[in-house]
Amino acid sequence: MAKLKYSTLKEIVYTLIQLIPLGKVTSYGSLARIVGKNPRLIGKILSENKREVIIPCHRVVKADGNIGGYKGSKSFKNIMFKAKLLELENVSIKKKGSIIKVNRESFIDLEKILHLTCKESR
DNA sequence: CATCGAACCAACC
DNA sequence: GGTTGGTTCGATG
Repeated sequence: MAKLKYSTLKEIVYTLIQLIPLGKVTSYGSLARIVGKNPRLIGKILSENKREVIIPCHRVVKADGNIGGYKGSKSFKNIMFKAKLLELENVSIKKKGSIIKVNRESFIDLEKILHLTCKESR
């Protein structure tokens, strides 16, 4: 993908996130691959998101299934909140003591969605 | 499966 | 230029 401004990149990422279907999640890596950046940058962008309510940033987790952080913090509280949100959205979650993970079943490739969308809108 | 360590890419200082 | 981050992936027990 062509080089983009940081601010533009943010908008794109936010838009992409909103394309995630209910009950599904994606990884930072998938997003990164689409926009042609590295996963960590994606994480940073998500942490800086200003429209927390509008942008379902809780649908983005680590590739391992481990839930990263939320709202720029890895506090236990935030993680629990994120997990709760996912749970409410019918995402399969595995809770093991202090660590929470998302089942592979709930992962979806954003690339796939994007491809379909492009196809339909063309 | 859980833990550890090393790589990567950009932003920031 | 060096440090840091909501990561990732492969190896090991």
